Amino acid sequence: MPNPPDLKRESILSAALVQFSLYGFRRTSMEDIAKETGVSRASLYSYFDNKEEIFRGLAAKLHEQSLANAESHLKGDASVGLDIGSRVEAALLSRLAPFFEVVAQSAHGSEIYDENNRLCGDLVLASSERFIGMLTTALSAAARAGEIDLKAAGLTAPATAELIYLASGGLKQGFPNIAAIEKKMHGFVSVFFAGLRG
Amino acid sequence: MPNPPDLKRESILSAALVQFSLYGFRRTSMEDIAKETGVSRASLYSYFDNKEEIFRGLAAKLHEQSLANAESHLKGDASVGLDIGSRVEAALLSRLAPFFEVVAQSAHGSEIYDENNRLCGDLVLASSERFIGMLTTALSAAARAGEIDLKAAGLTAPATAELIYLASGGLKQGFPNIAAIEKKMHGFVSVFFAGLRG
DNA sequence: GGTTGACAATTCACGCTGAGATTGTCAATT
DNA sequence: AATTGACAATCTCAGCGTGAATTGTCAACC
Repeated sequence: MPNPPDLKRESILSAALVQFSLYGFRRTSMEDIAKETGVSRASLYSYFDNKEEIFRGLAAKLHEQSLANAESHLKGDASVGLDIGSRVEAALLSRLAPFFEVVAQSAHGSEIYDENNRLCGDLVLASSERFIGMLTTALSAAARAGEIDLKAAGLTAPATAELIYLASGGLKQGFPNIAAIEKKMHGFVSVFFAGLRG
Repeated sequence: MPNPPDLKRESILSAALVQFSLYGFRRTSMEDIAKETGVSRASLYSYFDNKEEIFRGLAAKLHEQSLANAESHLKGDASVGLDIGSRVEAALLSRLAPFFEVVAQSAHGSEIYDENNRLCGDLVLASSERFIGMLTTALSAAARAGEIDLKAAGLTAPATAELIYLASGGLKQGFPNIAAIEKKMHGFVSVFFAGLRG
């Protein structure tokens, strides 16, 4: 294993992101990734078993980033005063960000989307569950603080979190641009959390 | 053209629905549809130009039915006393009904879903727009009646209608059973319309 | 008129082929 | 130890033919 291994891995993943976005998964060869990285194709195999593992590594990285961003938004790091609705809105947009940067942007969006389900179904599921878990925690805290009233709506925190997650996912129908999504997301979150205030 | 043409067309469409659900679009032959209908294959061509037109005819029929149901729910025919939220909830479920009966039920759901987009993209779009239009009308009336307050949420009736339509579409993620959807739909609509009451 | 059997044309699934690209793994190099 | 060029194995894909299934359109028949 190279030293420092993490930096090399990162540069490979960055290069892979560029190439996958340009050509999709199938039409990107290890040669392409190597060239973009600036190393020989052979040395890629010192860091990843094969192309699928590079793809999974990239997906994992993007999931980690978006989850970390979502968590910091939900916890309201260094920004007291944001209500639960605004924090959830920011977290939902963080979660959608990779989707737009990779899928909606690329000319090979649907192929990447399919490959992602095939190769990373487990990662997507785990990431979704963690995200819903974070939402659940934030909603519970807000309920405890009296910011929202879940009982009045006849809902539990996990059920509400799942509801928000699923409904917000519907807003990206038709691959519109990011600005349109942000507007819809804002409207949705505003009304939904108004409804959670009894 | 046969007489009465409508009944024959209807029986062909019913037979096609059975066969498409069982075998998908590609693996269903005109012979299969003819046998299920109880006529010869040749006579199908007296009513439809080809298999694609049968599929489109079936899609159009299902769209018409679900739109008619949705409209009667939204208008609250012969059932005074239902609030706007309950009526919208029923309308949304009407719209999802064909999806569950045809796509989620069938073993060939994803193939049918793809063919539907390929052959009936225009029908789906037109139907969606009509549905959103109906929602818009109902929301406007409710706002005029003072049942909801769109201005307080900073939204217009069309924007709110689109929001409800898109968000509710997200709830069917993962092809769950109809009961789970109904429960989620109820929670979503309850909270959302609570939020629209200022 | 509505319906049907039968016909010709078309499409489809399949196996096979070979040429070229791509992959994964070395031993050799720095 | 990290990197690389080179090698054999593998995969991809377009092309081809074949036969069976399917389609669309008749003229003939209720």
